[in-house]
Amino acid sequence: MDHVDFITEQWARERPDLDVSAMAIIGRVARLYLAYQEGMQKTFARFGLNAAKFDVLATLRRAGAPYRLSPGDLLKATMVASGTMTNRIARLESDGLVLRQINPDDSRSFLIELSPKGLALIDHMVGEHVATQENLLAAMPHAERMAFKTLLSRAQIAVEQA
Amino acid sequence: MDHVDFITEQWARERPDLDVSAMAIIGRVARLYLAYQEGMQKTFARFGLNAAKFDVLATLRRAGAPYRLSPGDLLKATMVASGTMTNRIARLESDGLVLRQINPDDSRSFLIELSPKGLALIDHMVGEHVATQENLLAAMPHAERMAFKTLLSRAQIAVEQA
DNA sequence: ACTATTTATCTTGATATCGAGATAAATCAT
DNA sequence: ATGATTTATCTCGATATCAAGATAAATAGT
Repeated sequence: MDHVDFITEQWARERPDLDVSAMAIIGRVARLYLAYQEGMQKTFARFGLNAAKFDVLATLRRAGAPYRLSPGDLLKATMVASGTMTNRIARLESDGLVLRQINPDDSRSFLIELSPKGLALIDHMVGEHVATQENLLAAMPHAERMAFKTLLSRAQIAVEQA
Repeated sequence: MDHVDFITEQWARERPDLDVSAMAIIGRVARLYLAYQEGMQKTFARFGLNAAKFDVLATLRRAGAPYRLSPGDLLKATMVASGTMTNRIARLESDGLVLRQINPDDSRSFLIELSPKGLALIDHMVGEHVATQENLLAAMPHAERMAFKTLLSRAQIAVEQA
């Protein structure tokens, strides 16, 4: 009897006409997501960052040397509004974690590059981050993880067909 | 080869020392959560609400007649900061969807109650909402849904042990 | 070349959130 | 009773986000 069971039972009592079986799944995805976020957030905070800043630094790092992407590339990778990215880059720049350069090939555009400090930080943090993630799943047996991953992929395909 | 595969492959290339198998699961939970949010948001918008307001109205409705809870009760149910709830209630009140009464038993506290308009709205909306949720899962066979729900519960138990 | 369109980014204003501290009532301990 | 503590909610300032519109450069069409 977890929190989602509690909610679906309330609905079953108040609105027995409704089928809340889909809610039982979507609600659990939501709770799980929030629990993961909360767990991961502690790692970010330990290094003075948050999920938003980590996301940008990690995207630059993953892109490979020279760790340099345009704001537009970062936008596509992170799925936020353009003004949000402007703001994130500005703050990372003032933290000294990224450098902003003019793109010599297109002067509408910029290139955002990890600073040496930003590269060192993200390279250290990502190790801690994956350790935190592993810890959040540690109590789940390997076989269950594989099955879970498969069903998550199927659910994603299903939602994209909706 | 979905988006999470793309990210984990980038990490495998750049940081082959890292084990990103947990990331492959947590990343998929995050993507799925965002897809569900996006799908459900359309239903809320159709009725002039957002997820935050819907959440408060639904909590009051689920509580059963007389659809009346204190801000503190709503806080516990929705897991937001206290100032956030103050703000949500104020806006729902100015929308005419809830009424704020003084609690006769404890004058530190208030009772927030669905207005007739708020009750009618949430009672109609929740039907649409569960239909939307069903639609987001429609392409997933019933047997897979059951297995998925079980694994979501196990993952939740695992994260709570971390 | 010149104009129109497209592309890339930034600016601005509105909104939602959080966290810390303020306020005020209820409860507890003596 | 009375002072101290706890409980319930609100206020306020900081931050992050989005959406729409502005700006400016690149590209396409004639």
